[in-house]
Amino acid sequence: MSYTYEYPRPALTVDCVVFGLDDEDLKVLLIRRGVEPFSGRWALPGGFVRMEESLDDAARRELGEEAGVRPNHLEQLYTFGTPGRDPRGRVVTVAYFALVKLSDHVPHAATDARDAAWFSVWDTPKLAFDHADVLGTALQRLKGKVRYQPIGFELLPPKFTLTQLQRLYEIILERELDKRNFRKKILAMDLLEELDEVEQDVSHRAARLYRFDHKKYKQLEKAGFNFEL
Amino acid sequence: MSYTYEYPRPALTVDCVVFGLDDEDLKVLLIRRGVEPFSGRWALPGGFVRMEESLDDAARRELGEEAGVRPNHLEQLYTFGTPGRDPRGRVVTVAYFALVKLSDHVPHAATDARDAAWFSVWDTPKLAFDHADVLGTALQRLKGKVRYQPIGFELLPPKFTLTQLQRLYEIILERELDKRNFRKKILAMDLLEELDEVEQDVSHRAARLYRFDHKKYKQLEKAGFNFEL
DNA sequence: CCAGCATAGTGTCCAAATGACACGATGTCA
DNA sequence: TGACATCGTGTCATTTGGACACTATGCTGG
Repeated sequence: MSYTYEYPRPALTVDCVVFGLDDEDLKVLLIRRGVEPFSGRWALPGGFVRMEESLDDAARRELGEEAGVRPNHLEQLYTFGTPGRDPRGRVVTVAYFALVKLSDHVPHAATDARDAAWFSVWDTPKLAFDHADVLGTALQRLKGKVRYQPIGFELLPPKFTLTQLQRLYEIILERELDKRNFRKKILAMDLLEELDEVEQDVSHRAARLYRFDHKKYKQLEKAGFNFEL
Repeated sequence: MSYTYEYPRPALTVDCVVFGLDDEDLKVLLIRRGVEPFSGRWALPGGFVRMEESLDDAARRELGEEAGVRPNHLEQLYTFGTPGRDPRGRVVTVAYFALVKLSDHVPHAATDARDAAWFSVWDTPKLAFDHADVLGTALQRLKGKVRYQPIGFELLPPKFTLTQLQRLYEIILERELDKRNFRKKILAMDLLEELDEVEQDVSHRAARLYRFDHKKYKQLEKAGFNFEL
């Protein structure tokens, strides 16, 4: 089977930058390539867009197929199309940016015999194609966005402590925050539901657990409320 | 001549949302289509990406060819790829977002016999394809971005009055601003060069002219300064 | 030439938000 | 039961944001 067109067309792919959060740092999901070009190199999960699927669908499909991941949050990042970015010829890629709860993907068993692994975003191996640029762009976006939209919660388990939440922001923003001021501000938004539970299995005083109230956020958002850390 | 591939490929286009600023409102540049589909309808300027050019280059080329426009500011906006958005088949478009000084394009003579015209963004004719969505997305982006990056100046002539600048923000943000507070804030940034000139040909007291200091901004930006209105 | 006009340009005050800062409380473990 | 690790909490000083009104200037028309 082959397809013929009157004018040449670039190939179209999607690539996904999937972030997850560890106790200590921000991770990105990479796949080891099994074929040329860049065989053996680590790369972002991704693949060709099919004719009948939307770009978002393509990103979700590839994430499922290549890495067994279903992101909570998925958004389009940027489209990379410099000629020469793929040695096989003109390939334009629509990059996506996804957040997952790492706890949901701990086993991260390589789904179809492919190597998939989480790497610290500050210390990745050399990446295939222009994926280092893509990752850089995604990091910038995450840093910029996390302060104005409550997407950070997509990286935490449903129930979390305020200390965990603060650590999240410290890791992403790469600076320390004051504990009291942080709590004051985040609690003042009235978007966290205080639970009657505390964390388990810690060898010191256990912290209270909270849950992010998505419903309340949606309401407040409509009413003109702006999340801002 | 024809081109054959093993798998089907979407066609790839760029479309540009070009904004210009009038005394009274924000304008967008539209082109009247001369061919099917949507012949006779107004649409965003755009066209097919060539194999040897980058996406940015394609956007600039199309703007020059179709509308005789050279934007000061051009940035990628979003990629639209829902199947069915173009009746001819699968067409994915990388949308761009551009700002021009309307004064540079007053004659806006349709370049190659095509109709090109500026419309108020609040009152456009019915657009071809999903271009209304694209325009909406661009407007959102402009509104969001103008407060955090000094891109508004790209819409004004090189020398402008503070009142003009304030009007710009009022028009884009769709709300009134306090004159004294606005001036206090914008002057405090120390990014405007006060000129020894006043506006001409007004039938009342003439306002002082200012110029935006791009160099100083770049320096301050490196030093961690954040523009914020 | 002067009266009327349209817009320019300017400062204060109050309220709210920000940011620096330290210690007692609680639960675990040895 | 004492040492430890982390939890959880409030004040104050400073900065920032937003409301608010009048005089100055230059042109115009009678």
